[in-house]
Amino acid sequence: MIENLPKTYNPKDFEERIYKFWNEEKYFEANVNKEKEPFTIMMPPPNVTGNLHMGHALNNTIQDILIRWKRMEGYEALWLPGTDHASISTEAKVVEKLKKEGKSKEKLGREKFLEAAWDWTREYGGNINNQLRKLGISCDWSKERFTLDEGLSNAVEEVFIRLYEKGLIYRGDRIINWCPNCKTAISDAEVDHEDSHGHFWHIKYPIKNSDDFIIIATTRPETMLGDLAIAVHPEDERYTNLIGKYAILPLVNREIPIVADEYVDMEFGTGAVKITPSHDPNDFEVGYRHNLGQCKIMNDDATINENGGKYEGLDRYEARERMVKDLDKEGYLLKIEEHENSVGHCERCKTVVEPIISKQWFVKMEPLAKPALEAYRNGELDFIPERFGKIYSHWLENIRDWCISRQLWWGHRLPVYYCRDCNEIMVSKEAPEKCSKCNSTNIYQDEDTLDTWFSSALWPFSTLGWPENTEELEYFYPTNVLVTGYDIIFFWIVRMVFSGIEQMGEVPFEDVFLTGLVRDEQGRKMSKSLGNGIDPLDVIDEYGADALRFTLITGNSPGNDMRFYMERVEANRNFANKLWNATRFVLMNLDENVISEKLKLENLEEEDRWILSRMNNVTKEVTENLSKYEIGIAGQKVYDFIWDEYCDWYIEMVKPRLYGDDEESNKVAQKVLLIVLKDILKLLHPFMPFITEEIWNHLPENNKALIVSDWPIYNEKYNFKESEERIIYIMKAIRGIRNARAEMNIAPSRKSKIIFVTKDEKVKSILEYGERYFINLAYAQDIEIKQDKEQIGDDNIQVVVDRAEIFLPLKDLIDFEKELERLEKEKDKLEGELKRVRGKLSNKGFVNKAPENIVEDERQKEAKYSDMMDKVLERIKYVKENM
RNA sequence: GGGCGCAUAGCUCAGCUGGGAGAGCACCUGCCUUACAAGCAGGGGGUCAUAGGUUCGAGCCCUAUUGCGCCCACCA
Repeated sequence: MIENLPKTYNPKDFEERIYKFWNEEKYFEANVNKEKEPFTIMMPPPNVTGNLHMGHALNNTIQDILIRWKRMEGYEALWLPGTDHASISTEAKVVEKLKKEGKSKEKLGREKFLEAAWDWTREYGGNINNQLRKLGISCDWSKERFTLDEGLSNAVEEVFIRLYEKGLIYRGDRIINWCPNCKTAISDAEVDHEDSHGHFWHIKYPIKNSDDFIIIATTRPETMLGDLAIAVHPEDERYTNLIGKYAILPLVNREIPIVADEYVDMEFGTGAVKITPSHDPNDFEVGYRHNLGQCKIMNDDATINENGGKYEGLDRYEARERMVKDLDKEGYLLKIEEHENSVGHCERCKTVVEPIISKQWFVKMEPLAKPALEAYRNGELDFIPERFGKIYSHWLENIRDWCISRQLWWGHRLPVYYCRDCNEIMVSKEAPEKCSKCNSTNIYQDEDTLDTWFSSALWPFSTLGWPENTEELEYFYPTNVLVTGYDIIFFWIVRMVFSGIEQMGEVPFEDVFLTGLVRDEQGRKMSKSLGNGIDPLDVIDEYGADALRFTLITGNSPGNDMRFYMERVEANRNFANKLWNATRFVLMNLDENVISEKLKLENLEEEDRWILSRMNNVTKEVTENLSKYEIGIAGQKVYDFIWDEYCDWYIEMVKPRLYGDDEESNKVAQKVLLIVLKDILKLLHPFMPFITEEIWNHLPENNKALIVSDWPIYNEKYNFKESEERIIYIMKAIRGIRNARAEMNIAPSRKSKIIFVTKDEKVKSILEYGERYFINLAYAQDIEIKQDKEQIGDDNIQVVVDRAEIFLPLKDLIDFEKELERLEKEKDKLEGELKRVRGKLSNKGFVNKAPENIVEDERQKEAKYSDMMDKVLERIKYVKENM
């Protein structure tokens, strides 16, 4: 007897130790190995100064399941971790910290500021990786990368230069989204639009040299300071006579032309639009077409600048208020309407962004988007679930150029240099000594840094050593699957795809698996400001990482949001405890000498064949589910198999053999218990790595760690269909007996004889074989099988099963009222089934058109149910007569 | 304005290619049976949102409707 597991499952006793063991043995490491096929996942790098939240826990669990499974299947499985410098977010945190110390970014200067940022990164960096370790994730820490480390920075510069030289990166004055709080440009993807109640101000612009006027309607009256024209639709008859004339801009008294442009919607507002080229993307286009020039009226902090005349210095909203008042006073304001419109907010700080003209760097998207779109359309790239492919392609079809320069310091500085003398632009990794055009040495570098997503876009190949043509890159790229939240399709996935295709000539991953959001019990997004976030570390601390992992991946499907319930964690902890105790049972009944013996198939008993057959089929199904990314279904199947079939049935069935005198039978049972347990541990390992490894290490003769053991494979040899049928029949009979006894309130201690009546030879043989099960699992003293029920007395409890009747002679305990109640219920059930089956069979369409095997099944059911019905009715009649 | 998702037991959700409605939790009954009370055995509970349609057959496919949620979009 071997037994050295503690009585209760306590994850704290071993999770840390197991993780250390894996790590020290270098099981997580993957290296170029030509004998094996690679399987690669690049971990979405969390923000370097971030903390682990449920979203990380979810998608890292999924990645870990896939990587562990593939590793066991024999792939060279690389899961590469790392962190992202998160420029805008980290910079904001550092600025805030400095502010508390009474310092400011500007006063400190670039160099000192970056020192502070690195200090901050070193202090909090790493945090999240230690937290991830607690989850048990098996990524290759030796290959960890940081988006700002040397290699990746080199890749960033390389890509920038290549794109620039190809003409795909350009510098220009465009309308960008300006965040007045972060004081930087941000990309379209970084703007959140929210509907808000606003106003629609109708303002009268007088026509020059005339008493006439034209009315415009605007939602942002303060921008009229920058108006350079009024546009009307060329076919709008109301205004044709005004085209070419000039209007006088109220408050400012600037003369502005009235132009015709098809952009204007005649139906909307007054049909006349004020054109502010420097503060609206559409107006910018109109201005360009009509050569209007520019008039920028705001500073970086969204106060009005010197072009705003007397409003200079006012905040944009103060200016708005003042101007509306002034317009009203001077009789220009005609009416104010309520108006719903959507307003852009900075994704990070929630400040209302200001569309504003600015000189920035852009990536020209159209040539890059095309192949990215093509890759999806021709199936090189798949989304799970599929529907996200549509979102992906829709975005690419309507893509606009990507603003990549940021007025921040924390990040990759643009490899761009300017000549002060001739304004020549030079793009190179090293600072040029002199201007390539005029030979001047008066050269300076661009102050801006790149959008964080510019570097993360390169993640799948920059992490493998690109632009060097490394062995790793050759072997591990392209990767197999990307696992991340659906909320970063635009930020990241799209950009990785086109970067991969452009630089590597291949899509960076075959599949994109998108997870939903983890919400709280009330379905709210977990967030810091709401304070409703559940810390994964707290959950691990209380219930263990395995329970948390299992909770996150079961009971939901890919791409759908899920609610997080502690009750479910507890349930899964209980499941772990169940497995733990099942192992204890196996070990305490295991003799040393059984371990080395080979399993002889000819010595197997019915339940052995049944459980081996089931194990075999579950293996097949789980593997299939995993290969289709049906991770939750796979997990559920392993759970059900362990709890329902292995624990509740097999272990119970086998007990008499373990305690009995038949030594050979005992040994076989021990052996099968162990074999199935081992396979169970393997199948469950990707889902619950800690407990399975811990148990595995307590099993005898396991010289290889579970994490690197072989994934079980389906084997036709272990398919025992007939045994499965026989055992299932016995289970049904046992359930019938238990049910009847429970409903009749018969105490478990009260055993009885069980009499089966059947004329079916096959059933008879099953029942004879099943005697010990009935004794052990159905409270039988002994069993008897008869052909004819006339031979037995009448005062029995009767149970009807397929092709047999079961009688429990418990004369003194029979309560006819209750018996009748139970029988009536049985009758109702059968009636329902019969009605359904007969309905189908009497339908000519069904009989003629449905597949033959389906029809045959229904026929057999009809025979079975009507036979059972006869017996129940007979019994009801008898009970009624004897009440 | 366009697109997408969801609606199944009291709650939270599974349900793969259309062929007898499932799980966990909660609830009720009986059990401390020497692996496990973090457990065992049994039970109640669903017109699968509504209305049509396709089909021999629909929770699943099609159309429309209602409710909730999300994403995208330059109508000033």
